[in-house]
Amino acid sequence: MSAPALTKNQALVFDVLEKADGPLSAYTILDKLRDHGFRAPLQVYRALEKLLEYGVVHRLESINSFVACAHPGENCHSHGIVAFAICESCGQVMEFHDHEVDHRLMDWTKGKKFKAEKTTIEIRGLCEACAA
Amino acid sequence: MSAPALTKNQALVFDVLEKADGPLSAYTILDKLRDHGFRAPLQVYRALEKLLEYGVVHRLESINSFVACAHPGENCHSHGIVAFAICESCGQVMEFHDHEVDHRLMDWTKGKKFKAEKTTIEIRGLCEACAA
DNA sequence: TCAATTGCGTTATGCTATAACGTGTGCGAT
DNA sequence: ATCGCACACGTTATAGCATAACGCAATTGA
Repeated sequence: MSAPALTKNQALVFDVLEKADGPLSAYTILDKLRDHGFRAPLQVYRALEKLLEYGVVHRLESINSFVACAHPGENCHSHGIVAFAICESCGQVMEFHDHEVDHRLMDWTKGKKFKAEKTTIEIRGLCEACAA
Repeated sequence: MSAPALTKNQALVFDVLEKADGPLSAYTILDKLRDHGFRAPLQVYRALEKLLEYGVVHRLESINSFVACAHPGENCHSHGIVAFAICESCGQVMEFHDHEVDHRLMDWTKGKKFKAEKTTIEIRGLCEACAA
C-alpha cells in the first residue's frame, strides 16, 4: 500500500496540495491546474482517488476538501486513526494521532462487532491565532 | 438551546427522519414530503438547520445525510461529543458517546489552544449482521 | 402603529461528484 | 510478435448536494 511512482496527473495534484497552506476543494485544484492542461473535474478526482489510496493525501469530510498528509515520506495509514483540527477562520489544518482515542473507538467497535473500515475525526473551531 | 415547539415544516421533516430506519439525504426527505406540499430543497434545509440547532437531528458529514437523534426527549448537546458507526451495507447508524474520547480530544485542543466548536466522529464499516 | 424577527415559498444558481464512453500505452503470456 | 489485459487519461453529460436572493405573511413587543 505504500506509494508507487506517481503519474503525471497525480504528481500535479499532489504538488498543488503540498504547496497550498490549507485544504483545497477538488474544483479549486482544477482551477490551479488549468494551465497544465486540466479541463475536467474527473482528472482531479481520479488523481485524488489514488493519492488517498496511497495515504499521501487526506480528505476532510466536513468541508469537502483535500489536504496533503503532514507526514511526508511515511505511510500515514500505519499511524492509526488520523484526526484533524480545522480552523474555520484561517483554514489551517492540524493533523494528529491519538492512540488512546483509537483504542477507545476500537473497544467500542469490538463490543458491537462492528467492522470499522474508515474513521473520520474532525474538530472544527478556531486556532490559537484566530481565537485571540 | 432545548427545542421549542416545532413549526409545521420542522415537524414534518423531523417525523420523516424519526420514522426512517436510517439516515436520509435532504433530497430524499424532500421527495418524501412532496405530498405534503414541499417543492424546493430550501424548505428541507431550513427545517434541518433548526433541528440541528435544537440537537434533535444529527448530520452525518461523511455521507451527506441526516438522522434523528437516538435520545428522544433529552438534549443531546449535553452528552458531549456524539460519535456514529455507519454500516455501509445496510445503512444503519449507531450513535454513541465516549467521555474518554471526549477527554482525550479536549486535552489535545487545550494543549494547542484550539477552540473547538463542533467535532465529528464517524466510523464507516460493516455492522455485525452485514459483516457475517 | 410601527419596526424587527421569523418562517415560508419560489426561482435561480453554484458547488461537489460520478456515469459512460472512447483512446492510448505498457506489459506479460501464449 | 501480437493478443489480451490493466491502467491512466480525456471528454461530455449528468447526478447529487447546498445556498443566494427575492418577496410575502404572521407574530411580537416597544
